[in-house]
Amino acid sequence: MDAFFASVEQASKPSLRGKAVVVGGLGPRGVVATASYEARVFGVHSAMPMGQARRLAPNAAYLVPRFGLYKAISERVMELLRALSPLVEPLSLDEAFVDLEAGQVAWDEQSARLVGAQLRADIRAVTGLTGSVGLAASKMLAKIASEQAKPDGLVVIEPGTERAMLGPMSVRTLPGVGPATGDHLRRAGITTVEEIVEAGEDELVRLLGKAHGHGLYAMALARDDRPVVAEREAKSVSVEDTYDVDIHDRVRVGLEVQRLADRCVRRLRGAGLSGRTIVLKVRRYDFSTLTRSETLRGPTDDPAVIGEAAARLLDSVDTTGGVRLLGVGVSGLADYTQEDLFAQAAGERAVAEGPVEEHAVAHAEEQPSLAERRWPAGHDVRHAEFGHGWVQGSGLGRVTVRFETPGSEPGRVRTFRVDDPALEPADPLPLVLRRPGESGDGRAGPVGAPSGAASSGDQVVCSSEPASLPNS
DNA sequence: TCTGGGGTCCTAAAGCAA
DNA sequence: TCTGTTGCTTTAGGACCC
Repeated sequence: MDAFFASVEQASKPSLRGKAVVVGGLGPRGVVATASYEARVFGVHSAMPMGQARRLAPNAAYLVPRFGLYKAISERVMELLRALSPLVEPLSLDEAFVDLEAGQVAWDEQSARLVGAQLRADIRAVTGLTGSVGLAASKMLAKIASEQAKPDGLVVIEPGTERAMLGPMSVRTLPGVGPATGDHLRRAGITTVEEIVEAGEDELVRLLGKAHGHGLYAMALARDDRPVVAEREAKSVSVEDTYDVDIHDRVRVGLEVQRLADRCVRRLRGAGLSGRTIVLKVRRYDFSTLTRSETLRGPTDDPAVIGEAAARLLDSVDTTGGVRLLGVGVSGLADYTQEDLFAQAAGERAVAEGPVEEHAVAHAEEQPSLAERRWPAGHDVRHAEFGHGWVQGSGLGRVTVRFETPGSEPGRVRTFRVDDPALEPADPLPLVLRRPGESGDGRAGPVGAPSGAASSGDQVVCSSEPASLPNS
């Protein structure tokens, strides 16, 4: 999907169409998740600190991500992909590989083009958004093709043309080459893909180590036979928080670690998993990051056991000077079974405190008073008199709302007190209106979700000849 | 206003067992 | 009994991706 989060926001907010839109964390330490193409013109891009984005594009709209909505839309797109092939490998909410050969929907360039074009039309019809398609004989090449196709395009890399195409491209084009590896190669005088080939495999391994060296050399020769894998099991579950202000108080650090451990356990249990290795992550005031881990005798999903392990790990960390981020994770995962509940020493305490789910419910039921309600920028609201709209901004006891819906003309702005009883949070509206003929099963209908996470599909591999690429 | 959150994979060192 | 080799596991950190 093209500029996915920002595109969703533009589709749901008519007044933002054609405008610079930046989606990301709005706190003092937020970063950009996605910038619309209009915002990219100003130099704003993903992972940039929000402060820098605001300096570059002070007049852009700045919105908080709505993962529930994005996830609902993503699932609709993934459905379209799974109709093409059983082999669909999601990379994120907005990208996936599809093995078209395995789906028997494409066998040559012509048929692949047709499938790709139809898919783009279907994505548009179902979501109202544009997606780009890259078609090639391997995952690496399909990915590169889809990058070239963006925005709103389709690119095919024909077999036999790969080497010539890759040669002059930057090493940074290849998957796995980020800033560090890119620098490393540049210092060795290697900046293009063909220079990797010229350097030779031995030199690559010497520079980058075994796995990376062999892998990168193969990629430079356009050799990539990695299969499209439909279901990948999670290897770890983790949660982390960056704090608006560094935490200095050791007691508070301990409390935050316990909160994170509880959140992590909730996610773990929600996925029906337990794990053996507990990991504590600490980012200090100077951005130095360290992890400490402990492996238990067997997998557990007991909040007391995991909380205590996290607390022990924290004991071994010096936090003087302050802490900017804390995280708790669990790896060495196993399917949750009754046997995993062998409650170890802390079992009784866990029972006394009740299951974590109850903690979660208790939190969810804490209703803030009218005056305490939060109005995150970009979220939907409903006003008793003026109808559906979204939060344009808030502060100083006021909240500014623009009243418009995906199908309306750009709307008017009005300002209210944050405790105005006529104003309440609302669910997102569907981006595409259901046509009269369609049944009410929701398949082409609303994609709104009360809260959630996002995902959508973007890249497409046509591995019509997965393992038969030229060898030299 | 410097630098999110959720992951994956790789490497290297150290301890231990065969 | 001593020594060396090999391989597995645990731990910590780094790079990368979206």
